[in-house]
Amino acid sequence: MVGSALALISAIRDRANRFLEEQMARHGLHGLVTSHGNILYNLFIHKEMSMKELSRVTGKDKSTITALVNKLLDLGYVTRKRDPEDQRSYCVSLTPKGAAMEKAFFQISEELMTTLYRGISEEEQQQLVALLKRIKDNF
Amino acid sequence: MVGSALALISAIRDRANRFLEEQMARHGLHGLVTSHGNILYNLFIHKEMSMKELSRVTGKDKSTITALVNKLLDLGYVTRKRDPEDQRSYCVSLTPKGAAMEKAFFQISEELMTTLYRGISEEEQQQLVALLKRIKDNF
DNA sequence: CTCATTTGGTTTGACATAAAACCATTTGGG
DNA sequence: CCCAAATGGTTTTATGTCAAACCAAATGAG
Repeated sequence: MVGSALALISAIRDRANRFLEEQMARHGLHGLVTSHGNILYNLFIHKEMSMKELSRVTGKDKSTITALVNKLLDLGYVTRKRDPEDQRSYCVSLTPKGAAMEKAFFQISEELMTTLYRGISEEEQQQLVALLKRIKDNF
Repeated sequence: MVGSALALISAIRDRANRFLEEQMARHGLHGLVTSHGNILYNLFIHKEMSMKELSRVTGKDKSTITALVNKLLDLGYVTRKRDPEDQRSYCVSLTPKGAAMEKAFFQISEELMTTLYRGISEEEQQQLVALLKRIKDNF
């Protein structure tokens, strides 16, 4: 139904997501999906974020972020405390257990990039990213 | 967390899916998502298919196909009958109501392609597809 | 011909996802 | 200062998704 580019894009995303889930399981992060990984990844970078900020950077609905963060809380990867300046808001941050995953995460990311770009030259990679950017901006 | 290519791929797919859902709603196909559209699209082409075949061509789990086809049944877009040669199996096909959507579907597909490829030359389109194919094969 | 195994599809349970409604808190116009 | 409107986050509901278990039918080895 859609152009072959979009079918390929869908297939790549599905396969990459499955790859990431398998890698996370292999590194001991059972039961996590890429959306959890996305949250953890952003917390590695920003240290602490509000639910609203997590919603914004991940592109997920705030109710979805509630469910995802609750699961990461249950599993002990994150903690949250009220923002002293705004009692409506939380600061979500990593626990020591969550922080300990950073190394594994960047290793997984590296493995993903290696797999993704196998046999693709640096120039072709840049071409691809440039084309995808332009396409993204078309919507 | 992931290479920018994969982040772009995820974003494009999300936006394209939303675009498709909005276009389907605009053409009177309320409540359908791209997975439904994928099934209908394949039925436009193949006229009738088994659940197993629909699972194979869409890449969705057979239990998911059961749920999606049931909804299309409820909405009156498809019908199904037992395969006389294999009582376990169904033939799923379009109703007149479903068949009437073909024109709208190809129009939507056209609009998607026009939007997707706006400002992208024919050569660049071919480059993109070739690169995406190679990447898909890496997983 | 018998029957263990496989197959096509459904059901069950779990989970991610989003939309809408809700609650408590914050904001800022009057 | 008051309070209507907006905001941050949760809850509820619905749905797509998958894995595992299940059932009925088909298959093919013995």
